[in-house]
Amino acid sequence: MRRADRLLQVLQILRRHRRPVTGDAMAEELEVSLRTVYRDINSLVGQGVPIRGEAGIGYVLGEGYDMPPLMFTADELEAVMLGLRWVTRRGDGQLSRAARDSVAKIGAVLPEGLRPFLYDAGLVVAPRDGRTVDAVDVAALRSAIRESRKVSIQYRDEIDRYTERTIWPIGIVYYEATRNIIAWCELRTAFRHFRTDRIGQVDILKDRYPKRRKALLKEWQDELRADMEKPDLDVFL
Amino acid sequence: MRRADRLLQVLQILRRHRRPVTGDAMAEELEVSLRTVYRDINSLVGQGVPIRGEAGIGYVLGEGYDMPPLMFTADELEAVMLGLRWVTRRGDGQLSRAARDSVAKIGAVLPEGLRPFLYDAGLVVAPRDGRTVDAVDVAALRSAIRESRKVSIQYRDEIDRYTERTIWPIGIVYYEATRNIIAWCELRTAFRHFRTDRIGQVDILKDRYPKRRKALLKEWQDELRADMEKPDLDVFL
DNA sequence: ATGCTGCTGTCAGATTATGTCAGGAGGCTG
DNA sequence: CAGCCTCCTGACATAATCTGACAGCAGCAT
Repeated sequence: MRRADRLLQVLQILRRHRRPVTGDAMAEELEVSLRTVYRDINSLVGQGVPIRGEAGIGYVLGEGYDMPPLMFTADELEAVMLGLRWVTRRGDGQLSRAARDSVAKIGAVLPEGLRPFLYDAGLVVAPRDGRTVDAVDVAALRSAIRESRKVSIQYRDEIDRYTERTIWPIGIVYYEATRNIIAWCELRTAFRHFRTDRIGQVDILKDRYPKRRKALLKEWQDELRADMEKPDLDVFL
Repeated sequence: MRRADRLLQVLQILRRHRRPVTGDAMAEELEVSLRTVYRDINSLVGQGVPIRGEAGIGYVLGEGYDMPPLMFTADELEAVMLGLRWVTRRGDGQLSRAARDSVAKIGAVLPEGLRPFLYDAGLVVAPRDGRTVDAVDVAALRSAIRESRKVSIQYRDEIDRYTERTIWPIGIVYYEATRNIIAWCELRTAFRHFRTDRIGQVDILKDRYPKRRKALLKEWQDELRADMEKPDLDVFL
């Protein structure tokens, strides 16, 4: 019973990647020949699924597909739970609470039979031993990021020099032990990372920065990619 | 290409009728034998579609199928996304894919206005530099855990001694760089942790272990707590 | 108890699906 | 423009699967 399974899988793959997916990539994931993928796509289109395929690009699932996604699988519930447990441990207080609330909300919409897969998931996250406590209110920074607001910070250098900067925070990178604010730094006119445990005073300004955050994120990623000279590696996202 | 088409059609039929539909009715509509309908249903259920069939009644699409719209706060969406990104990076291949699928599914049932909070979340997870590749099929171990199955493994000690053990896996602890299987070890008659990168051969046995996994998890946690002599600290969960 | 209905097993033959090879067409990049 | 990637289609032999028929068990409603 492979083909029948595959059709639903193809749908899910297309839903998963928001960018175009090449038939070749799907062929590899489904462990099937490219030709077969073409046949499957053709079959789906024949059933009215809006899949757009463009030469040189790949396939995208059209907007208007109203078929709701299948309920979570056991694997997915484990993934969700493990992820939220990790956030519960590693996130700032507010995020940690949000993670726990999310578990409850997801649990609430699950059919009875699936609930154990979420709540009894055997995947747990080890506690962190050396807990770095950052003095900063990371939750406030997150909301500044969401609202594209400029922020004024006091920052301690690697060699203990203090600077005061106005930055445009666009994201946070979570490392194992530390968190870095990704931001455009007005002082350096360049992207910089700021370790949250080296940030002193934080002042969320009322000003919003003039560029779109999404665009800045893309620029930042492009720069990273260029630095690493691994053009096709997805760097952070 | 009939069967593949039929599966999606069966779904549509079930979605159309709210009341139970008999297999016979479907067989007639699909111009196919009753036996085949049963097979199709079985196939769909195998793919996680919640179809309830009751003798004397007919089939109903379980409540779980239409994922109801999920309402989340911005914080919660950031938590979900960060968590799933972490799993995408750190989980085994299958779990990683499940994490991405989950994002897509949650995104699909989110009210329009909320979607950007999920997809444009600025929280990203740093890639792991020293990538420990475990030879083991962690996905298989996860399913053994879900099904409470005994597993026979070949394990390499800290001092390179090899042992063959039958264990009762009850969970996995995710550390920064490694993953440990939590299990009751028949050889030692005690709970042990097994680093996945030290596990050689894995053999999922057909036998299920006699105790309930949830109970074992609790015992294990109690033991840990006792060891640490921090009675009220939540150790892992 | 009776009549539906779901569910499972088995089997042989018909139907489908698959990979491979070959070739065409369209978008993108340099 | 050339070169590359990608979508797309056709053909064919082989392998895999699907299907219907029949038989039998079990749960639900009346």
